[in-house]
Amino acid sequence: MLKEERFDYILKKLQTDHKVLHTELSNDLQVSEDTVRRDLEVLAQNGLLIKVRGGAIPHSPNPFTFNERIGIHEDDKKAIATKALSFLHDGQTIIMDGGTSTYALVKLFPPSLQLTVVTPSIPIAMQLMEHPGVEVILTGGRIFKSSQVTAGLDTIRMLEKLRADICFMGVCSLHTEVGVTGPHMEEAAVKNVMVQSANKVIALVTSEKMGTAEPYKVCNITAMDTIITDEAGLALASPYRQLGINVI
Amino acid sequence: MLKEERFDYILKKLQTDHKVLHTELSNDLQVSEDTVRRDLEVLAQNGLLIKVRGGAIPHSPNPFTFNERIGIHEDDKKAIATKALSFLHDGQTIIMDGGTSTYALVKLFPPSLQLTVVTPSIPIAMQLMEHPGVEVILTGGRIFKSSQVTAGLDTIRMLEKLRADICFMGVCSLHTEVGVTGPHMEEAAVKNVMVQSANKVIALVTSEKMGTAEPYKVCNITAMDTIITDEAGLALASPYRQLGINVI
DNA sequence: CATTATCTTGCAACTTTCTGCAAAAATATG
DNA sequence: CATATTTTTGCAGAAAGTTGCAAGATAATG
Repeated sequence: MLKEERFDYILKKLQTDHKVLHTELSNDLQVSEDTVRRDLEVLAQNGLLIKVRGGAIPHSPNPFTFNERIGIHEDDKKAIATKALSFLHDGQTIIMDGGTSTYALVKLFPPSLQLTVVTPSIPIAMQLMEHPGVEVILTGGRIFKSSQVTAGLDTIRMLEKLRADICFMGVCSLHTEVGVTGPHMEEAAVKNVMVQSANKVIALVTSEKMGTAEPYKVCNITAMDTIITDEAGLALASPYRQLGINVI
Repeated sequence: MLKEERFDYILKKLQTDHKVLHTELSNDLQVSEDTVRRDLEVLAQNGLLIKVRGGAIPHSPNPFTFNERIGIHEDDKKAIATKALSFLHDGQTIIMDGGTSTYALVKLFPPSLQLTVVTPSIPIAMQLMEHPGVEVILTGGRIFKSSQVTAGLDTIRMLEKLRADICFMGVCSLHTEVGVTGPHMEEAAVKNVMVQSANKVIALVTSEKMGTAEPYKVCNITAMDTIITDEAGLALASPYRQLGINVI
């Protein structure tokens, strides 16, 4: 049996059962559980399902009703978010980009913090609605369901009129020469305006995204003032430091 | 049974029952109460619910406002929403005002419906993000935490540029002479623009709000084309019918 | 203030996952 | 066609995660 046939079977079963178990698949496909595990690993990496202990569940469109965000790189992101906290002070106006790193950051906001936060991200807006000291401004526009942010002309227009102290940017891909890039044209355009509307740009990026690139350009790497990452070791960080960027 | 299935069950039960108990869940899921407790711990940490002694309650950022109002008069609102459904057809552009009545309506959208929905309401936007056929456009602006809508100049600007087929309006107070009124100036201003930007205005209003008034005026009563209510009896409805408004 | 129910903590049994490795199968090369 | 190389697969032991239990701490209730 070809590996692709197994993939096919797994995805079909997932669609009908809404879950798959290692034990079941091992039996159905007549391969060891290790092979099943490796298959699920591949499928998960291609975003076709979510691996969980004991098997896998479908990729869900809604992170609030489902739990796919639970546990994924959580420690890395929390470490990054903790470092980012020190840049925040009462009275600032902050642009908070969408993404899981920035989401982790707003979850750590101390209750006493007094800020104005402008964001295109619906999860971030929801999170901050509970925060008594934060004024939340949501940029308008069409909602991109996959990333749960607004984007498009209306979003850009609102950001253009803004003057923020800091922009915290959740970065998809970072490369010394190509700069900051993302997978979607419209979201990249929005990020570009964010960069221009803030006095200071801080990128939040997990180390595995450094040195990679995607189709749509956001801005040059020199537009970043600070890069916060989980692994600020010399090898990864020095190319950016040579460009005058603060890497922590 | 996968842990994630338990999470799913707990969240679903929470949505229908508005509470969950350790003892019940332990029985339903066939695991110890300790495991239930640990599950609730995880869900609480991810902001999906609030742990309380003996179980958990839904996560409500604004317990005294929007979320509290969900559930009261639920049957009435569902009846109103069902009537409203017949006005919807594929391809329309709809303005969906904030409020629990309109929220009840979008929850009833059949999966096959193809619409563009413009809304200032974050709960409505979240609900519609899960709907595959609906394009969601969120109006930008400052978030009013009590009602979970955006309002202000940015919101008005986005709505002004719009031409919608129908505006579904969740009405706070309705009076034959005073017209449509609301408790907040900015939200009233937004509603006013919504009325102007739609070809047809349909008010969703529970009967106890008819004949009442609040400080800020939205528009004249004659701006309404149709009023949908749970109690369309002669006594309540006839004053409006005499003004040429369709009451159902 | 005593009683009862609930919560926390540490622990041991158990299950699942990770890691390195070697055999088998598939593919490439001369 | 024989041989070398890569890929795939299964296995075993170590590591990590999950679960239920029990004892002590804490909170609610009359």
